[in-house]
Order: sequence, then structure tokens, then C-alpha cells
Amino acid sequence: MVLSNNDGCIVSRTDEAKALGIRMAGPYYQNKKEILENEVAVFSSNYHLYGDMSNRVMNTLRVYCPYVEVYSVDECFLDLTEMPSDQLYEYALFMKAITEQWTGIPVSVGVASTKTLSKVANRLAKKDKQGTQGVLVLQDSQQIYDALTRTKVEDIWGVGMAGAQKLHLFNIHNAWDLRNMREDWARTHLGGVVGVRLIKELNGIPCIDMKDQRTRKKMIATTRMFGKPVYTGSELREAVSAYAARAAEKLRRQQSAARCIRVFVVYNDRHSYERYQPGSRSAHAQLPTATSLTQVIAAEAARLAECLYTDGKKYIKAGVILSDIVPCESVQYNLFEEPEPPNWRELMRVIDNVNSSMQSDMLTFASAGIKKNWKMRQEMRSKRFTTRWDELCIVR
DNA sequence: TCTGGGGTCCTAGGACCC
DNA sequence: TCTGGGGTCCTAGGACCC
Repeated sequence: MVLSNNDGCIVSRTDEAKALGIRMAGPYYQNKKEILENEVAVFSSNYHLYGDMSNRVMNTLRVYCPYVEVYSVDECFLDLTEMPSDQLYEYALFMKAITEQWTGIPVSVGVASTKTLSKVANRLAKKDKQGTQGVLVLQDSQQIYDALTRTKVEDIWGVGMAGAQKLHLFNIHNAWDLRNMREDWARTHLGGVVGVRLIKELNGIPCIDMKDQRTRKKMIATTRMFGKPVYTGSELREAVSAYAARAAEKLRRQQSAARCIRVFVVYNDRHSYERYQPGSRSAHAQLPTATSLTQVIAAEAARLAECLYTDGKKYIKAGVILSDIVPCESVQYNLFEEPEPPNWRELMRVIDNVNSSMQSDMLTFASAGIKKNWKMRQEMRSKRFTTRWDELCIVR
């Protein structure tokens, strides 16, 4: 199984681990007993590896499909509108096979006329690998009926805990029940337009478009629990500077600039006897001109951290959130401010290039600290087999 | 002792405008 | 006795996703 950042929660399990009754998203330390007794293999998160393998899978799919929307690290939507319906099944089988052959990553495929239905199909294909060969196409009404009656409301994409509880009160238990509800009912009882969309999607009427992959994020955040608690202002500033630098890097990657910088800190009172009762504070600043320069963003973030720090508290987490994001090619300059020196942008470009081609954090700002006592725990990380020369697989 | 990180979308309510 | 109508924009909070 695989843990979340800081080795906190369990976020991924093999079938064997599930069979032991280890629950999803449960705290790692609470499951240590079963883990040790059953010799469960445990790994810290390893985003270098996951990100790289994810890219390989997506690029494989792009070879055979012009329109791939990457939805998350392990999921994507392909637009097959142009494909004749009698070829869908063969195509899906082929895509599954070629992905596994080229990357070694097993995948399951669901095909239907809306995103929500294809998620239903995908889930069933994944659950019943023997029966479906990992591929399920929902075309005729009988197939759709079967799939929807086998899907509980809480397993529908877009129905969370709150929604599921409400639906049960109305005696709606599976996706077929929900599909047959009226839209005006959904408008009043199921979150307004969100519920209406959901019902339409279940009825095969597309309401959730394919997303343009060039759209830029409206908010960029870097937030982390500390590996060890932080007590001093200088360490807090350091961590916040480091997070700000990361956020600025993400901003530049999507060629944007941000005007609003928000910093938050989460603490436990050092002498509190209450168990896990954190408090938090936040502050934000509006820059005169949108920027993506680490120098500017990190300095501002550090200043905010300074304001938020109080002596005597035990800090356990901090974060930097950038918003008010605009494309960097259309930044509105400020009449009363000096424009940024032209070579600063070039400096950012060089730093980003070095860090992405060598290893991240090869070049950093000193304000982010050297020792980094607060760095997150990752005690059981697997090797970054595909992105680091010194961690390549060794074959004997 | 110990429970992650990073997003999006929608709604209600308040402030404000003419 | 009695005080309009029609908007926009912003923010906080909730729900949801992986």
C-alpha cells in the first residue's frame, strides 16, 4: 500500500491489503499492527515516479486518439464522438492492450455517451476484470439498465457523502433510481443545477464538456504538513519561502502571473492538553503588479509568515496560495511601479531549466533554508526509477 | 506522538449601482 | 396607510473530485 504525504494516511491498497480490512484514507499509525503481522509492503508517496509513468500512459493514448483530457494522475477521458459505434469495443480493447504493452500499467476502460456514464462503466470494468476483460461499453438500453442498477448512489461520480445520505432518505439507492428522478426535483433537493446535470448525464445527455487542456489554473497552492513541528519564526519563514518558490514555479509552468498571495499557518498550542485541536491564521497581500518571479513572491510570503508568527506556538503546517492569476503575456503594469528588471525573468528560466533537467531543488533561493528540519517525512519511498540516473533499476 | 494535497464549481448574502 | 426594480460583483462556505 501507498501512503499520503508525510506518511500520514493510507491512500492506495492492493486487493490483498483490502482483504485484510485496511481502510482507505485511514491513518497509517492506527493500522500498524495488521501491517506488521501480515508483512504488508508499505511505500511513501513518490510523485516523481507516478508523474512520469502517468505521462507515459497519457502519451501512449495520444498516439491513437487526438483528444485526450487528463483528468488526474491516473484517469483521463478520450473523445470518441467521431468513431462509428460498432468499432468502439474493439478500439477500447486495443487501447487497453497497447497501454499495457508500452508502459506495463494495467488499465480499465469504460465507454458511454456521457462522462458520468463512462465513469460508471469504467468502475464496473475494473471491479469485474474476469467478466469484462477490463473493458465495458454501454450502448443499448439493456446494458445501461444493468450497469445503473448495479451501481449504488454513493459510487456515482459527483455524489459525495452528503448527497448519498440525502438520496437514501428519498429511498433512492442505485443509479437507476436516480436516473428516473425528475429534473425539477433535483433542482430543489440535489444542489440545484449540479443535481440537474447529474440526472441528465445519467440519462445519456452530455452536460460536462471535455475540458480544454490549455486552460490555466485559477488558483495555485503549495501547502504541507511539517515533518517535524516548527517553533521558531526563522524556520517558519524558511518553510513558507520554500513553498512560495514551488508555487511560483507552478505558476511559470502554466505561463501565468499572480497578484494575490495568501499565506496560512496551522498550529497547536504548545501547552494544550486537548488532543489534536489545531488553530490557524492566515493573511494575504495584493501585489501592485502580477508577477511570477520567485524573488518577489517568496519575499512577500515570508513577510506575511513573519506577521502570522507568534512565539510559543507549535506550528504543524503552512501553505502558500496564489490567486488573481492572469496570463503572463497580458500583465497590466502599474504606472507607479518600476517594471521588473528584464534579466530577472531570464534568471527564472535558467533556474527552471536546470531544476527540470538535473533534479528539482538543484538551484534554490537561500531564503528557503539549507537544513530544512521541517521537510516532510518520506521514510519508505520507493526509488525514482524512471527520472533519476542514480536510482535506476539494477538487473543482476 | 501520530490523520495529505491540490483543485473546481455553486450558492447565498451583502454591498453597491442607477 | 404608505417607501421600486433590476442589476453586478465579491466573499465565504460547502460539496465534491482524485
